[in-house]
Amino acid sequence: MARQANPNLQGQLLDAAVTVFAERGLLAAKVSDITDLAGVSKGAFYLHFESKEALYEQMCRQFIADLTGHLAGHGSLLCGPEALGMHVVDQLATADEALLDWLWQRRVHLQMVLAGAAGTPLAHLSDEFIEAIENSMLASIERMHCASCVEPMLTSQFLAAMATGLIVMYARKLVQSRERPAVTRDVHHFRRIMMLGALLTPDQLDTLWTSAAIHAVPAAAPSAH
Amino acid sequence: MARQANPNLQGQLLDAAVTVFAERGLLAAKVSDITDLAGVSKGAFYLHFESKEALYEQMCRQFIADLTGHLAGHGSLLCGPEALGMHVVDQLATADEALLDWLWQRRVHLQMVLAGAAGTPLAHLSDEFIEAIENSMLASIERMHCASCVEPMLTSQFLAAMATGLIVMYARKLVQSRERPAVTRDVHHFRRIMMLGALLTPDQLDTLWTSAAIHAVPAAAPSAH
DNA sequence: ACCTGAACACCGTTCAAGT
DNA sequence: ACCTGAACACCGTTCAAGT
Repeated sequence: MARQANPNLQGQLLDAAVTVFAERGLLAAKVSDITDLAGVSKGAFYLHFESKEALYEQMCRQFIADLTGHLAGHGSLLCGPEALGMHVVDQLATADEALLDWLWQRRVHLQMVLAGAAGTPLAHLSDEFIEAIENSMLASIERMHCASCVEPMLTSQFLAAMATGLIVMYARKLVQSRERPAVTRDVHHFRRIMMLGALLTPDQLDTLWTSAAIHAVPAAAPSAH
Repeated sequence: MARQANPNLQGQLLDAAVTVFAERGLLAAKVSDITDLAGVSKGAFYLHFESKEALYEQMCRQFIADLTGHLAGHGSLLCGPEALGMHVVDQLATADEALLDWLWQRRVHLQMVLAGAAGTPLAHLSDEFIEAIENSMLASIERMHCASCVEPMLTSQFLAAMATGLIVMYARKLVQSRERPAVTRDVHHFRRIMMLGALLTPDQLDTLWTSAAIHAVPAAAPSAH
């Protein structure tokens, strides 16, 4: 039971907990890791928090709520007056860059929610995190569909999954890298693909790029397996 | 220590283990869950396997090796004679569909590797799984770059991350759904985006789709938060 | 009022004892 | 030769005792 609490110590425990949860996930995080880092006894933990699980849940839900708040303000389609006259694809790119910045600044919390709580009743929290992003993407893309910007054959669900998959791949890299990655170029690439695809020039489609051309090229430097 | 072993029982334990690991991840999986499911005592487990971790590692590495084998044969760019004359984007789409089918048929193992081993020395195994896909994508895209199919501004790393992100998002859905999703349509969507982008018609770019058009549309049905 | 640390329960692992 | 289950260690949680 969380009973009386020295709020100072509670703050130290919160800071210690997010670090330990990020490093190890919920199950492998030891209460003694957290209390050692905060400089108190193991028992003191239970003066401040119901349980290890309850603390993890509280911190993840707060993070997801903060994310939802960010997306409401800087969602994948901009809503403010600065967006007027801005190309929708540029709006998407701007919002993606803002989201990645936001995640970078909170990468310890990001690492915590991605490390996850597999095998516990809180396993769904990582899914909720990803769904928060996907839902924001979905809402924006549905608006674009209604405005007839988007090829009608492409479902909003698919486009939202693609954009979210890219963000999540990127988020995994943010957690691993020590210095802030240069996001701008990749966001620009995403913009180009949304507008024109990934291939060289549309007017050459269906004429050149068959496997005969591909396999005539010597194998690329085998940077992969 | 894995000592002598009734190979029959070993098979039962392997079957039980993948089920329990998929359901709970490495840390939350109890050895007694596995042995109960196989109908033996807890101690018998250690006649067959070094430890719970070692078994998890063995099964994940086998799965990743099988995946690598599949990708070598049906990698994101086809290599066989059937590929001659096939458009490269259709090759990518065909290979993606084959990969998703392969993953669907092994979705218990997929779930096991995604459930993960956070906080243990085996935490990197989920990353290795994703990297196996990313490396295969990267190799194919580099070949396409060498054949000058791809817009040169778009790096292979970015395109591989995008394709992999989509596959991983899809893999998460495979694990959750009970009946095999219809993959073909989504693969077709991916194909269209690679070739022409996601927007309605390239010749309307930079003229219509500013936020003024978007925000004039009544808010879409709020299927998201 | 707040904190400590011994004690308890749970589960991974070991091993002496069964068949 | 193979399996069992009691015993041990580790860690989440509790609580009687300190200050």
